[in-house]
Amino acid sequence: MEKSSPSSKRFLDIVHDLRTIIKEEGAVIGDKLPSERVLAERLQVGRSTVREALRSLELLGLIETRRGEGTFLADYKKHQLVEILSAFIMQHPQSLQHVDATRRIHETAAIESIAADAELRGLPVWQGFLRKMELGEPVIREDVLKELLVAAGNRLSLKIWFLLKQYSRVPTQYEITAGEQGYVTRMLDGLMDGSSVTAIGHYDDWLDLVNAERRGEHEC
Amino acid sequence: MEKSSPSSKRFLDIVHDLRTIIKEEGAVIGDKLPSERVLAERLQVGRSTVREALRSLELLGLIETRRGEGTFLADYKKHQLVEILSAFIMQHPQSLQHVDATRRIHETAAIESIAADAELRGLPVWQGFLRKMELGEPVIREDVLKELLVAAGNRLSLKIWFLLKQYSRVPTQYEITAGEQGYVTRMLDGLMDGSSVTAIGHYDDWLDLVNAERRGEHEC
DNA sequence: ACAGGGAAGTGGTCTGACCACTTAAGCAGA
DNA sequence: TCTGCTTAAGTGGTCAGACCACTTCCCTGT
Repeated sequence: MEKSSPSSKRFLDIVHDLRTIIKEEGAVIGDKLPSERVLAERLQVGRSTVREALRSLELLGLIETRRGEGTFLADYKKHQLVEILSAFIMQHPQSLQHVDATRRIHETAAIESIAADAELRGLPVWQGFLRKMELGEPVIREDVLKELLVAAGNRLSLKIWFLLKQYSRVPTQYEITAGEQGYVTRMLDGLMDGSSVTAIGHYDDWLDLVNAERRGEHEC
Repeated sequence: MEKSSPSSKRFLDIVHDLRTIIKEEGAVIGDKLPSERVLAERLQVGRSTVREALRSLELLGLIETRRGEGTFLADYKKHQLVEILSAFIMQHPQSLQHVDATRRIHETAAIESIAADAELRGLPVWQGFLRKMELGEPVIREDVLKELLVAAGNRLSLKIWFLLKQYSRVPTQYEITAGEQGYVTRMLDGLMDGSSVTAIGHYDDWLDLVNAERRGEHEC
């Protein structure tokens, strides 16, 4: 039971060893790392094992490899990028509430951004949603929100939103109910009028209503 | 220029192919994936290449491998998490501007959140900043912003902010200059008064000034 | 002095061979 | 028949060696 080699995954040890080597040598971003063959000999493992570790680090953006030249230390920041979020989400149960809150932050910012821009608030898509609802055609909550994020034009914000959406407990994948239509309509009207305060106010009311629906159905 | 094989990294293609296979087979979390040898034959590559891709996915938490048993699909959400952000940032040069914009979204949301909460806006830290500036002591821009995010209480937003801050070109790691003090002071005053509009207005002015400083120094 | 070519070094890939481990089928004994 | 053990097959883990493609740089011949 008491294995002397706790990590059954050698390549994970290599990843760790590589980080140690990087630190010991005081390698800076852009510096060249020892070649795969040298690393294999120094760490007393096969070259393929070293490569598995290096490929992992490469996918994380920690290192950069150039055929014929060597392996180089890449922008270290990319690592945190991965680690921070993946370590955070799905960890603390309380964090789900932060996920929802952060998601609303991005949605609100998108509304604000659109309302402030005459060109964006004149987009035909808003009228399209209004007409659809008037005709009684089904409109998915998420579609409206997504169009807001898309129209706002901040692609990073959009990607973060997509990410958060997956973890969110807010049931935005369903249709807009009759009871919500008033809020959504007034939100879009405010948006097209350039009144961000009005739009955001109704957006808040709408989301609160959707959240109330969720809590009402939480037993099934 | 227009190489027909843009990816000089075969193992990255494998990573993509693996995702395709996973989707095609409709594999669910916990399902067993084909063995490395089978994958190698199906994808027409060597087993070591398959392994490099699998090791990367494992480090990302996408898959889980058990010696003697096989490879299993782990929590799928973790993947996107990684991919989205790491693929995005530092890719398109235009994205830096989105990084700054997104950062401001989170800072603004924090201000709004604090101003709306009597307890938060009464925190002694705001008075502390004001006094420091009055006494002529140096105050780092980032410290003020960080306290805003911390006080707002959304830990996810805070982590995202930390992340974005590293990529941001806005020089917030420096001291608040004499010219900025007026904006910061009025921002904090507005914050403590619960007037989010006032606070955000001065925050915007402040950041615009900081950005102007950056642009002014862009040649050196 | 210059330009060309080749050697050395590097990452990229494949092959085949073991090892350690898990599982399950099959066999022997009760 | 049922139980228990042995054994074989399958899997991931690792290694060694061999090529290939590419980059760099030095050396040679003109």
